[in-house]
Amino acid sequence: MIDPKLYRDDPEKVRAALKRRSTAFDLDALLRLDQEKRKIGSELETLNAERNAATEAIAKLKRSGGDASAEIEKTRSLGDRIKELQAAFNEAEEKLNALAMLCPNLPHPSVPDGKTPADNKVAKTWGKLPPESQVFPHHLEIGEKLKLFDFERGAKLSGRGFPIYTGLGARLERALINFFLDVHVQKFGFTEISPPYLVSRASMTGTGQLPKFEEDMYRCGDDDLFLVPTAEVPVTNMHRDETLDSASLPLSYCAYTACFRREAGSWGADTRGFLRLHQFDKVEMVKFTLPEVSYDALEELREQAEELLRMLELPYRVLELCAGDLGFGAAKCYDLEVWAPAEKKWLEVSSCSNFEDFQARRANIRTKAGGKTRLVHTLNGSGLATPRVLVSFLETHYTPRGTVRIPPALRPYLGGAEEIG
RNA sequence: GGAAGGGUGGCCGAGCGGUUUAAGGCGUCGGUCUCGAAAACCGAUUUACGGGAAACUGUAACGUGGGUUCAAAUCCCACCCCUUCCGCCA
Repeated sequence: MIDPKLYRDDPEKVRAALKRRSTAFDLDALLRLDQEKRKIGSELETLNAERNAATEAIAKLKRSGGDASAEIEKTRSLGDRIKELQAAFNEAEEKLNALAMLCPNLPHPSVPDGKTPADNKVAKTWGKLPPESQVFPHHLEIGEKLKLFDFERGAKLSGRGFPIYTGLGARLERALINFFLDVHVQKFGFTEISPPYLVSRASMTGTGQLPKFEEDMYRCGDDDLFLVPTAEVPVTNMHRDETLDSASLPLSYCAYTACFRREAGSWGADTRGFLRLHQFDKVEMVKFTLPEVSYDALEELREQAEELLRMLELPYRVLELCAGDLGFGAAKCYDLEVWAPAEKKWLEVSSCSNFEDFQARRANIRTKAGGKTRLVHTLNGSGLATPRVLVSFLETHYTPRGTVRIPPALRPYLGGAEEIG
């Protein structure tokens, strides 16, 4: 949710910022609803003050043993009017809130203009891409040869998009997860979290998945709980409705969870293999910072995600997302894309975003310093998602001998093996 | 899932229809005292929204939502959460 003061004080500035995004939002409707709520609110406030005064007068009379029945009679109708007005106010507030919840965050001024993914700016490329002419085996081919995963049986269990990892595939995937977590904890000082996989509607609303993206989420209807689409949701919401000690900031958490996404509407895109799944594994980094340092934290977060790819010796590039391609709640976002040499494609393996106070306002996460209470800034970034890392990893490190080379950093997680297969 | 008890300020805890934003205590901050500190004493100590240059002031908030009432932390209903006991269970 964006700060109501922003659109009250300078609606044109907000309008211009929203226009940079590719999704349309009816700001005028929001302004109307805001005015309506405030109008009813001030009326209600006046009536409440009136009633409080009348009630106090009655109390005084009664205490001194007087007869207050005339005053009580006079005040009786006031209660009904307040009740009506309160109902109108609640309705107006609900309407306003419902719309405000659908308003995306405003892009940071440093975010480049642009409408589509093609307009994203390549900020950096690391590693040497293999020559165009070199032929690489496809990860599905490697998987089949080494019996690393089983899509058909996965589909038998749950449908398309639910792969089974088998044997060395399962081991390699687990090695990646442990490697990611250990680097975050031991090298970068993150606090590891193992959160619930099912979260409440309130949690999903706090980080911005709801109400707008409900159709993308798996929901357990009997309990109104949602399967987490990313560890961002439980980890950020850990501090929902809390005031964090400013001395404790920044808080840096990392968490492994499976992630569940219905991917509604993306039928037909990347339906084969590992590129788009309903369930996948990811280690997520989440930071809570003071507002004035959140952009430094974003650079740090991106750098920490990049380090994992460098340690895995996988060529990657960093995209600075244009305003039109920004996620709903992000003020600024970097995508990390790893090179898949068989597909000759860049694959997104991480998204590092600064939400500024967008999530903190929804989730009511504040900090207090010098007697002043403010909203914190929240950030998160994948570090990293395994399926696509695995694709690049297998293709990049496949050897002519039919094995997969293991870079030194990952060897401790595979019993010291220099290669598998 | 069943039974009982309970959810009040940073924390403990009183209040159980009107003078209550809420006694008392702890903690924290400021002051007095002191060479300094402790102790003691004095004062301050929630948030959101609105008005005001400011002092200040209005409204709302005692788990959440409804209801009763001139008036609700206090009474009634529903839901959520916690504790204990029982049942079930990896």
